[in-house]
Amino acid sequence: MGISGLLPLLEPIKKNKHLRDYAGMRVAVDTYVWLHRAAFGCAMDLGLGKKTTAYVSFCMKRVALLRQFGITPVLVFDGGCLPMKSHTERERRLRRQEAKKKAHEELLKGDTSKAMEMFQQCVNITPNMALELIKALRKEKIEFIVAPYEADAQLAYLEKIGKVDAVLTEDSDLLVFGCQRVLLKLDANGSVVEINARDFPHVPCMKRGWTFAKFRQACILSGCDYLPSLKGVGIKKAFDTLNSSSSIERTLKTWRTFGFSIKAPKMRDGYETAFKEAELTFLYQRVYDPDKKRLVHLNEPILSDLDFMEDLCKFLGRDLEPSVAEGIAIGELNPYTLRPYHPDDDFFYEDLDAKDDEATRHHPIKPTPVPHVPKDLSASARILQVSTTANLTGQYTTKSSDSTSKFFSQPEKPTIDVDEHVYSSSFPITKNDLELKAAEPSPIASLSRFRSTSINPSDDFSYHSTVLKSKAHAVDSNNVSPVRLTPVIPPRPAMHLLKRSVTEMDSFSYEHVQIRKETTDGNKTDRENSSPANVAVESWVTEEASVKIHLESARYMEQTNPHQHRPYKPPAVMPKTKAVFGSAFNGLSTFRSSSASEQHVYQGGDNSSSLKPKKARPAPSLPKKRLGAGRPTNLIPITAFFGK
DNA sequence: CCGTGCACTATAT
DNA sequence: TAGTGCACGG
Ligand SMILES: [Mn+2]
Repeated sequence: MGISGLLPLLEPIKKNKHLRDYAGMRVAVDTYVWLHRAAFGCAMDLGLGKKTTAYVSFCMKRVALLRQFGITPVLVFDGGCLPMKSHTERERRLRRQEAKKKAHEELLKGDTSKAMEMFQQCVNITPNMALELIKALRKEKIEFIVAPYEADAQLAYLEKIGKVDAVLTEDSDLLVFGCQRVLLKLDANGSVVEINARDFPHVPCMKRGWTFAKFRQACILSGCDYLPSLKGVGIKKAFDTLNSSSSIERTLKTWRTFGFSIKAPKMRDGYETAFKEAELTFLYQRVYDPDKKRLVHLNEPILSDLDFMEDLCKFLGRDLEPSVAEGIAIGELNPYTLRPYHPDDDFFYEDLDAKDDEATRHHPIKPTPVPHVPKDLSASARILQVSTTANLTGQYTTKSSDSTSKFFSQPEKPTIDVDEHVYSSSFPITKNDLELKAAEPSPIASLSRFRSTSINPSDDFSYHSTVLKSKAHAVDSNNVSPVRLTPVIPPRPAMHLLKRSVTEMDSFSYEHVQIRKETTDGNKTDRENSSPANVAVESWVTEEASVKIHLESARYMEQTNPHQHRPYKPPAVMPKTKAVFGSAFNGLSTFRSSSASEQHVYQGGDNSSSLKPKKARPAPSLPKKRLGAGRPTNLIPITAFFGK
């Protein structure tokens, strides 16, 4: 949406420019715009689920265009969606699904061009598509950042802290987020339109006494993504209103109180509150700071606003533990799942809202292609993951290069024990092949959708991340309920230590978490993590089975920031299920002391950011003494071992 | 006349 | 996302 009518309003200050005018500058790019356009070219393939990366080349052409004129591009990707926008997201999703249906109908009729048109209308940019582009960017050593939430705020922040000189987008919202130089309407020749916020005073309707806050309020009043406008209020009335108003609060109060006697827009219930929230969202949405390597607010909250900011995660995005935030930013973690990217994730988040939607809940739509399942199942052991509630009935299909088979999952009792899972008839995995490795509260459980998702109704956590070891790898395609099997650990040659699952459900925090990563070729890396937010110990993952991770110790947070931390409660014991825990997994179900022989000396951090210029980061120190005897009493030794 | 609100369109090769 | 054109109401 953006702010409709804002760009025409700013017409007087728009300047026609060319990319060469920005030679030597760094420009942040709202990459979604490019991806969306690029996807048009291969909409058919995307809609049919064929593998294409045609959209990557369009984007890379644009990258080349910027570089041709001496510009250093920094591509910024959208991250997870803010819960408050999920309504909008769902509407779009439903539209796309309708368009897709029509497209298939047209295809059956034989009207290819009509089908194309419909496919174009349902193009959706998935995190994995973004990842394809990211891979290309890495090869070309182009800088990029994946925003934790909206790219808009991230773009504005990069300009604010001086990482870039201008922002390239098609979205008028960028101005409301406080961008100074916004570049719009780039064409293939390099022509652009610049709108510079310092020219605002030259806009007729912002002549006298306008502050940026006033501008932002006018935009919100006219209707924005976070708050639809009052009936009859558009861009003109919004700006007129602020021109003759001492403060928006007063004006709104007047409208509400005397609305019946004077001609004024009819106020909706809760409009004032919603207005304030919209304001706070434009001001303080969470973004990633590439230097601090953690989430920060777009602007430093002023004291009077802090009062309003409790419990505003819906609008600002919830805080993420630094290493998760970093993982997202550098393209290692999917911003929706907070886990390493995996092809299945696209279906996963497509299904997120379907879960809330009665209509789709009972009419599962999708035949989901499932990744390769090797013929010889014993050949490749994979870790599987189960999320479950009641009623598991569904069909999933697996495809391998030479055969296609269908599998049926069996109805599940509302209350079940994990090791009673049976994955069906012809499916070659029996319950004996599944070994429960660990279960943890879902990182997305706190987004409310999965709150009720649990194996036992009495459990107050979800088994989204219940980890099973199996000899194959499968996905519950309909995923209407519940059981969903996705690989936790996609094998990749690169070694990364990734952390995920920071949930609001965690009742504890750590100040220091020391981790050692050890690979088969004998490399060891230690890293100390000072995490201000919640940390779930059992949530460390590694991408390679051959990498051992030792969580050396952790110290509970002592000082408590009411906005970020909650008072310490002892960590919950692992879920009580009848499941069998793997022997290699002892460290997860209960904390136990690490022995001296398991301690290693720090050899260097492995932090890297795609964003340059890099700042040399002081190597984190791991004082050995802290690990040995005489450690502080609040230091809890932990050993966790992942791997085969 | 002006402004709003809606339906409809384009975005790539 | 944006732009267009058109009907409506003040
Ligand atoms: Mn926007």
